[in-house]
Amino acid sequence: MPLTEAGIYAAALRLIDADGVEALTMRKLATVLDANPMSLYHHVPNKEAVLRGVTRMVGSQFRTVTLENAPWQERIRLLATDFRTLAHRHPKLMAYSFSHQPDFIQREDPFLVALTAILDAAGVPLSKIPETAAVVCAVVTGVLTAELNGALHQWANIKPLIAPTADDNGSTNSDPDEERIFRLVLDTIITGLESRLTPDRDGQAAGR
Amino acid sequence: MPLTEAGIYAAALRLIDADGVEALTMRKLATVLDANPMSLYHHVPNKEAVLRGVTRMVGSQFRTVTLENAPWQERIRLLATDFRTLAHRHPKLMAYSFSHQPDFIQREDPFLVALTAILDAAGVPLSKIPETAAVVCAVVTGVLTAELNGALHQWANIKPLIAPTADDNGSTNSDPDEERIFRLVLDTIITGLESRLTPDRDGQAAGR
DNA sequence: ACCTGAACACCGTTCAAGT
DNA sequence: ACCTGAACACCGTTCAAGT
Repeated sequence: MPLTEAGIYAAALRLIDADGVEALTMRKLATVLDANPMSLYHHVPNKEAVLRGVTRMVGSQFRTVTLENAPWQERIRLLATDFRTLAHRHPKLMAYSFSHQPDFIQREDPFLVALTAILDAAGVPLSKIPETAAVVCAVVTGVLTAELNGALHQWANIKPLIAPTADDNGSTNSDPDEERIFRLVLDTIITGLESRLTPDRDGQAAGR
Repeated sequence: MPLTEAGIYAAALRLIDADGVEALTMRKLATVLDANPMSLYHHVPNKEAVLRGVTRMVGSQFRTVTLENAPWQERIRLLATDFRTLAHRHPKLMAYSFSHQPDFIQREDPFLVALTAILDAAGVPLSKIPETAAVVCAVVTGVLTAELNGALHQWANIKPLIAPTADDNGSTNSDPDEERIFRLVLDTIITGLESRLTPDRDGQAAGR
């Protein structure tokens, strides 16, 4: 099999999935592809480009069903959990991409297209869609980063110093923590967006 | 000046602030400290430990004023913006820490102590404080990560594909975008938390 | 206890040379 | 056009040796 850009990315993804981004090496990548390390440089300018390529490749794989008729809250929830599923399929890569590839989510990406459509359907004025989309992207990638690197788990299991917890019964917390907190974040942000969209009885304008 | 653990961390921080985490090298660190590269290993087990040490050092520097009598919404806003200020003082390090140091925010850290107190004052039941704190930590570090690596700026400036924007008047967006969106995220999450705390007239329990 | 030089096992990438 | 070997300029870390 001849060397191709796509083939290089695919092999890099396998290495990353297995051993993490920091273990990816041009030389290992060449070995896996049965090639000379220097041959790669005829298809790819450097290692950074490999990482960028793998990131865009996975990002463009994202698919989500569009429930045109469901309420926007449900649709955004589904979009976010679909995105979470993708993140869990390639956790090492996604943790890297979220922090190192600022253009990971681009205009044409299915995620952003779907998100834009949902926000529009929700009644977000067109001029506020970019900033609202940014809020959602930041929150979703943020909580996923924390979930993928273990921070979320740690935070959720910290016992507050406040009120030294007199009874420390032996039951340790049950562990599907991460998904619960992911949903909690989602619910919280959705509720927050809701009340920005429905001007409440105090007459506060939507989107102040 | 003799080599010390704290001195090593301080020098490492200067290098990171200047050139980024990926440019930090045990050998450069030694040069800056006027020492032999191998001397460092008598005070620090390895490079990873240096990064951990620098992270904890900066994390413990965090300070915030405690407005006991202000409403919890104001207090959490202040806490978050104080944290943002710290993040901007060492952007390269913090971007790294958020994604690579899951224990960056620990129980004894002033940030978490203050957050716990605020959530308690807000009326969050003690049993729900950890998960609520996790939500806030995830959202704040998430939006800061996106801000520090430029993703937030990109997202906020993407023109939706929807409705091809007939009039593209020359005025480019004015740029204090990041801070505005940071506040927007904060407002959204606070509003979301509020409605979780004040059971609304439909009788939905607080914290379902 | 602390420091150090040499060495090992790696990296990414350039470059001139091959087909 | 594509591949390749040798080489360069780096890494982190071990280890035996020094004081």
